[in-house]
Amino acid sequence: MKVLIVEDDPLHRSYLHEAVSAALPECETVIEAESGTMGEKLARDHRSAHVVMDLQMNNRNGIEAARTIWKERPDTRILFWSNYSDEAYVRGVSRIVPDGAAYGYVLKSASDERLKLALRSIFVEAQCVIDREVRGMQQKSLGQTRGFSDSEYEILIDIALGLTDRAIARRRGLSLRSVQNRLQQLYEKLDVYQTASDDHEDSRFNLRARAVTVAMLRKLLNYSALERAESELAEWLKQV
Amino acid sequence: MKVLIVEDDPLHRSYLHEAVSAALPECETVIEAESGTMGEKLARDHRSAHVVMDLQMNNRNGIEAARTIWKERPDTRILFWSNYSDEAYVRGVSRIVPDGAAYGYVLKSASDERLKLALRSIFVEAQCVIDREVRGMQQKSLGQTRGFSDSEYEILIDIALGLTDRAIARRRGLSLRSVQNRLQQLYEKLDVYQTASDDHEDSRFNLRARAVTVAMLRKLLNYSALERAESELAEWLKQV
DNA sequence: GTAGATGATGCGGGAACCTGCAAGACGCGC
DNA sequence: GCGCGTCTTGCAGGTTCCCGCATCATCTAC
Repeated sequence: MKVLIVEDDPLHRSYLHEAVSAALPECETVIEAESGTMGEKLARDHRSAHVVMDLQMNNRNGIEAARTIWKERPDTRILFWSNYSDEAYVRGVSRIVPDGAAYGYVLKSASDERLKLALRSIFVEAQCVIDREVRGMQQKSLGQTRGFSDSEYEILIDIALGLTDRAIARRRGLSLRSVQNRLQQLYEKLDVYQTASDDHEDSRFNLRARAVTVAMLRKLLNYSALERAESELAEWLKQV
Repeated sequence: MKVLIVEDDPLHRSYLHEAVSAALPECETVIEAESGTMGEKLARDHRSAHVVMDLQMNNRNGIEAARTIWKERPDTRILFWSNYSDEAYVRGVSRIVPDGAAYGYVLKSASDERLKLALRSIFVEAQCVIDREVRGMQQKSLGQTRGFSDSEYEILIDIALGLTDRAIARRRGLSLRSVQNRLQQLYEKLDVYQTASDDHEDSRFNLRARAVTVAMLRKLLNYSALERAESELAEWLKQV
């Protein structure tokens, strides 16, 4: 077995290296990449079937790297190892995992044992292993009660990018009023009205900008999600 | 000498511990805190004069922790050790450092030597040590050519928080038109107009929201800056 | 002192945003 | 079919935002 490690922090990289060696005696070679782009290249060159991937990296985001790797070989097994369980990351990962692929999501705060167990489960048994905390996030996100539907998330991203109502309408193939409807839903769910209609009605928020910030603070959005959305937007702008 | 380490990642914490022991033989005790709040408490209890502080932490941000530590004892020497040289962090740090205090800012990507040298310079010689890259950021920020003045930064934060023009005017003691003037300056500097007035004038951006996102992508703003701004806002809202 | 630069303020208008009301469209269960 | 809920769309209105034009105060340089 050959394992590819993609992680830009040298400390964490060597820690992972040791963990992999310890957990997988059948693994002969461990390759290391220190950025997302490097990871893609090495995965291609070595036809890696087993990857451990950091999510937050400077050069190229782990989600991006995973996406191109999976596009080339969808049966690659990838273990995501991340500091955070932000909804933005969790959602980003589950958007790109191919049908039937084995993958895992383990937090860096997890114990040695948990990490090693996850390594064996995914790489040897081809089982999916999702950290409990992350799992909870998924439930909340996919469940309809307090979570966000895809359409709501979509429009959240659109206003975060700074698009006009009209631009959103064209991009998503909706009428202007529908866009505004979804915005109202979003405002409702994000609870942006709280301090808005106070005693005197002047201490008000700009709902659109406020929604983005609240989403940020609640970790529905984060930097890397913005980055991805921005590049998708640029692509779309080119087409039109 | 006694050194307090505030860092939430166990790997980095133990690495720091070793580096401190190696660089400072005169240091008898090393204390570790795994969160900002914990760091504040330990600094208070032990009257720490020498602190190594991570900036990005889950529980309580390094800047917040440093602020309360410096408020209680302004002659504390703090070495910030961070992954990033985001303008948001650099600006955040230089806003809170007391007059004449010795502090340092070293990136985690720096070499062992650099870190140890910085430790000696700050804790023994009471010199300020700022990483070159960070320094460059400071220059760009304080210099007026491409950088942002304080007033522009202020208004950037205000719209990021989602305040109305009117609310900003009251908060900053300005007229409505002045606020809008500054907004125009900001839009100019952030170059938000680029794709705005394209061929047909409908593929447009909402300048206000777009400005925030562009600032995010350029790392003028980041999560922790938002967090701080949000709590300051909450305080201000209580007063009024 | 005069001229020029910078910044704060007021006014007005056009565009974008937010929302209440109401009419269709679609699917689902009975 | 019929009723119900959800989603979409249009219209109208009030509010907020964006900005050009103009005035005034302050400060600097010559």
